[in-house]
Amino acid sequence: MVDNKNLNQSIIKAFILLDAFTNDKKEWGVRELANKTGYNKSTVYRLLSTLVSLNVIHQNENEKYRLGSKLFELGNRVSLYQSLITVTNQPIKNVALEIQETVLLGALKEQQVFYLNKADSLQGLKISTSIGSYQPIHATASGKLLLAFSSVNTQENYLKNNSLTAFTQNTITKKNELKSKLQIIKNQKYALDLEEFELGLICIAIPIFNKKGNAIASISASGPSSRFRLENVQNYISILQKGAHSIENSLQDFDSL
Amino acid sequence: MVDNKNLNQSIIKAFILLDAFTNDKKEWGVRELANKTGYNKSTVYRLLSTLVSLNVIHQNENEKYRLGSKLFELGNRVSLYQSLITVTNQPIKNVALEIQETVLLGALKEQQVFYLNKADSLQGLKISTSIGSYQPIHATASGKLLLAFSSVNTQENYLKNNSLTAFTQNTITKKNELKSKLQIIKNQKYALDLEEFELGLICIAIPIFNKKGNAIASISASGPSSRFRLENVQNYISILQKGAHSIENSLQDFDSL
DNA sequence: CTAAAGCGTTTCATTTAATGAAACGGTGTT
DNA sequence: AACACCGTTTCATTAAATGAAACGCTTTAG
Repeated sequence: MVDNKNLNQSIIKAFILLDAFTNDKKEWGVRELANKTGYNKSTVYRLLSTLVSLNVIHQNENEKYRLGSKLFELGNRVSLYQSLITVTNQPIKNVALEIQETVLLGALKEQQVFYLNKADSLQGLKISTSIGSYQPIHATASGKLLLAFSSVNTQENYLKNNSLTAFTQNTITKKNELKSKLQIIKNQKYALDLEEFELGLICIAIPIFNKKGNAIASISASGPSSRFRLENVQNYISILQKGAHSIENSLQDFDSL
Repeated sequence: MVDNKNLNQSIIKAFILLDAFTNDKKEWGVRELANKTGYNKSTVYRLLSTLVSLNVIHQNENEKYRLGSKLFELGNRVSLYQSLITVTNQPIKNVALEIQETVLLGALKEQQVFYLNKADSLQGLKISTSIGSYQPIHATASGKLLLAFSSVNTQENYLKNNSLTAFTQNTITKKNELKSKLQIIKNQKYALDLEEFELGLICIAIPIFNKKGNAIASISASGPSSRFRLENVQNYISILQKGAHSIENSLQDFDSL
């Protein structure tokens, strides 16, 4: 790895700017972005102008900036996920229809859960987790599940290098508690998130195995606690499992992500 | 628009590098990329290192570089297209199954055709046009179709500012010829590309209308001329039209793209 | 109707960072 | 054992990014 001092500062700044454009805040002005990032407004303006000239960012009629088609184009070229997305589109959609909640496909990536694909429920109340986003391992069903099915090395490495931040009063914050929870999850072959990341949000995750028997991804259903009944867990799981098997049958040679 | 001299050169170089990662060439080495772009290999190395540190590019075990998850993440945040893609996934897939050729969803963007979504045929011989890519208006079925259904202003603006480059011996290169062709296309409500962009490649496109009656997108089928029979045009069109109607029914309030 | 405050944009002297040639250390090949 | 090729690092030179202030414009306030 190259020394930190040798990294190109303009590029880093450009991507920090791009990261400010989220689903919750899609549009930014120059001064606004300068305040948010701490960069000089001239710098922000020039960086944005450059990105506009490359179609990485578009400028609205109201002068506000938003993400542009070049990112869409490049995002669609990221080959690692293409086949996995194609293969999972239909199965997770079917699960979402049957389960009537948002369905997400997750994978471990850099000590976090990375969401690869999503099928929205048709319900009015939807969760906002978006494709391509990350969430903490210890506070999510997908995260705990995937960690539970990881190697002992991966687990210990994770526990050593991460502090378990509390997001709600239900978040697991003690490493010993998480460790024994992982054992339970592996035995019961599913994981729950009972408002551990966000109050009012419940989630169930089960593993997707490749032919070598490794859990390479998770399929999960998320919905508001108001709709969730603990006695229906087995029902949710059996629907998710239909989806998981359908995906597993289509999978060819994914070892990991 | 900002003066060209004020654009950030590092960012431009970074995106020129990223653009080298195509579906046909997904992996690059440092020297290889340096040769391709004309940049010094030290520069390429440092740019790549920066992009790796940002997860914009990943490095394989064999030291080769490829596009990374940050682009996937950002690409999925480009909001302009999200709902249109969700709405069209299933219809174009159905069309692809029935028509047995690659189906593309196109829209006009900056005097070019921009492909928003794609459903592959199951045939061995597939076309390589990818989501997010651009093609010239005058040499494609989708381009000619969308231009034909554009306003007179848009048409004349296009004809004024673009020269009609020949890609094959069949490409329309005379502006008067294109102009009269547009009239025909608008009347018959479909457009053909008979090896006008790439030899051996045939394409049929029909419009998708919004509720205001504007053609906001095209749906097209592309395949090798060896499989294509002119007498089947009406059959292709009726299958495409089923897909178009299905999309039109799902569309809510897209005026343009 | 004018003043003030907001915005994106441009300017220009100053500073900081990107640059390229060459060397380095590793791997695989002849 | 010699060579060729790779990604990587070094360091003096050069070129480009930077920030404060001013600009022109639009929107809001008095």
